[in-house]
Amino acid sequence: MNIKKLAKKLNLSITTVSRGLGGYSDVNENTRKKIIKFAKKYNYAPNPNASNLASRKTNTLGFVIPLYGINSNRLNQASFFEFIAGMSNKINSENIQFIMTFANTINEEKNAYEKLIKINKVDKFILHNLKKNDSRINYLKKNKINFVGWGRTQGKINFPWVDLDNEGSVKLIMEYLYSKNHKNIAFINVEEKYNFAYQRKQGYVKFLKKNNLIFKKNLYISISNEDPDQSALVIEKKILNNSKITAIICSTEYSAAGAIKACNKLNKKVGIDISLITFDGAVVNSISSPSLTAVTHDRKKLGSKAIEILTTIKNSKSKSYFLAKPEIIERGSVLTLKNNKTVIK
Amino acid sequence: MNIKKLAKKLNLSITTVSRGLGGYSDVNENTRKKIIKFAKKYNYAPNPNASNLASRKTNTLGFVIPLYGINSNRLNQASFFEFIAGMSNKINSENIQFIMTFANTINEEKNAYEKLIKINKVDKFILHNLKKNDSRINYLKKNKINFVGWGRTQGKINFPWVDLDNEGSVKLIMEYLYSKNHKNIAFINVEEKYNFAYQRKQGYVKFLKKNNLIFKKNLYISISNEDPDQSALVIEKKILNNSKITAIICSTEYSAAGAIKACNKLNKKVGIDISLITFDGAVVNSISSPSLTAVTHDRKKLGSKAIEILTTIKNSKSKSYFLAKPEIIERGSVLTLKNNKTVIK
DNA sequence: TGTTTTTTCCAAAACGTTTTGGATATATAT
DNA sequence: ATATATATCCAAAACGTTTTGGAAAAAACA
Repeated sequence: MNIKKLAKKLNLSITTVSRGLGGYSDVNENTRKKIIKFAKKYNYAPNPNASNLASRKTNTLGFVIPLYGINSNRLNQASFFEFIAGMSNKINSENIQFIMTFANTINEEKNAYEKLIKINKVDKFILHNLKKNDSRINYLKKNKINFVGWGRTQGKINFPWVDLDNEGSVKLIMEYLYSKNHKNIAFINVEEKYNFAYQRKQGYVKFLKKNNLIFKKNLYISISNEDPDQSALVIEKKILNNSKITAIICSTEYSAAGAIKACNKLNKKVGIDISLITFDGAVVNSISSPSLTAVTHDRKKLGSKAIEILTTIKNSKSKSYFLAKPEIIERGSVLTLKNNKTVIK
Repeated sequence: MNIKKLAKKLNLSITTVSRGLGGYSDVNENTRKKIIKFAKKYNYAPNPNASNLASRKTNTLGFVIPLYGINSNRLNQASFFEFIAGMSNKINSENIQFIMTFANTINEEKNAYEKLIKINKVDKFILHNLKKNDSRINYLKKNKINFVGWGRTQGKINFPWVDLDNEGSVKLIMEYLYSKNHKNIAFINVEEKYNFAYQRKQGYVKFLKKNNLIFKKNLYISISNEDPDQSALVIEKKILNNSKITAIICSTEYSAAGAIKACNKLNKKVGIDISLITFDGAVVNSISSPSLTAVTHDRKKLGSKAIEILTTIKNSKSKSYFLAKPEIIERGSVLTLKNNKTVIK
């Protein structure tokens, strides 16, 4: 089935069918309805090659996946996979072509974008690994290439994006822990040069401020090393030596693994002597006991929303965004304390 | 730059340039060389949309990713990711279009193939999750659709494939463990309906036979559940209760995770009280302590080889295949035993 | 009423290739 | 020398769309 045959069946010209399907205003609403009805009936979908050729567009989405720095760890690969799985359905149904590239260094990453644009292969991007101030934003805008960020830059955000609710997550965790009567809560974050880490710290700080609590320096650490053993060492020395601390928030799975290790070493039972809550945690959970209470986001939805936004900004230049809703999955690693002296207003 | 401009620069017709680049015999060898030289010089690559349109091919690769059964576990996602990463470069350089679909049930999987073929979207596939006897093989052959299997069927293999060396891996592991003086080695496999699991069992059985050792039923179990907790339970009851066992081979990361959990519960130290060697394990490994000794294959290479084969069978109908080489990565989970009574011939 | 605007449709050109069916020149066979 | 085969090239058609630039009919306006 092609547009010619469909037009014949409808007793209309090829032009009208094309424009009807394209949503142009120069075709009568009833005609359009009939066209759509017939298209469905005869299972017609425009041939993407012909369509792209004629419209001088590539209609190809580029996705450059960073495999350096914080994304070099295999733990992160599953989260990319989830995101891609989320995108896929929409990509297919929208007839979008898809190109993936992998970058092992920041330079490779930069080159990948430039090349794909230069040879006119790609006319839309999903951006990942956003820096606080990301040069790609202006570069793509200048080249008039649509994009959606998976993540945000810092400050005023004037581009479409989807993101985890990093700030909200920590707020949610803090409320949750306070509701369980924890007061001295340590937060093990990663370097704040990653915007998501910065946002998570904001959630922590703002929660304290809002509730007239003070930010204690010795309760917050930022770990740059992805090795659980190294993390364990730091956590042992800087956190677990403080007997006042009753709960720990881990920003990544490997720091959670490190925390478990450190607890084991000091013979502190997770979920009894010390409470632990982690971001994500699907992998740690497979080997840890008790299973860890965790805050998670629906990453598949994040992916599908990204494509949804990407296809709608084609028409309206709206500043769309989507903030995923954090959810706490209760498992066995957070204890409810009994004696409650501090009351949160 | 397009073919018209290039032809003008070469003082040749569009036809000749196209056929020259296409490798047809009706263009003089010197002319062809010149064409290729100019194409490179002017950075010419055929517009894939125009090319596909004219040649009535979609040139699109379908990859249906199963997310049910053994593939539903998050631990497996990283291995898909690696494979895809391996494919990507070649896919891009060969100007192949790429469609991914995800299937949550075996029915969804079947439908995905049929639909992609029916609507003429895809003209080549990478097949995964091969059964001992896989109906997709004949279906695709009948529809004259090129494909390469990631995995094999059982028995005579008359289609192109890439695969892990499952049998060889277990042989390698057994030799390794015996060289460390382990004699009572348990093997935790998955259901043999998956051909890779069957092959792994073959490796185990053949090694024993070759060395005149007997296959002990209580040393071999096959776990159907992908949940580490369930695995842990089975391993605790059926393996760890047997004090003769000094080493465990895990066919998957989640059974390795289960084994770790079970060991923790019984207070057996991995790498000291019990040795553990797993397939892959990179994900679990990044958070486990001690790190797990593992047998691995280069999955990126597997992916790139798959595409390489797929593009060469286009021309020659050769029965190509690629068997990845297994490698043992020594980490901290296998102990060398001292007293050695049995000698392997 | 006649004129202008709006609505609704369409023919034809264009997109950049591949492929078909020769044409021409050269080499080979008779 | 003539007929046939081979090597090398090319013009034109085709692929299935989108878009341009109207045309015709209907509606609105004067």
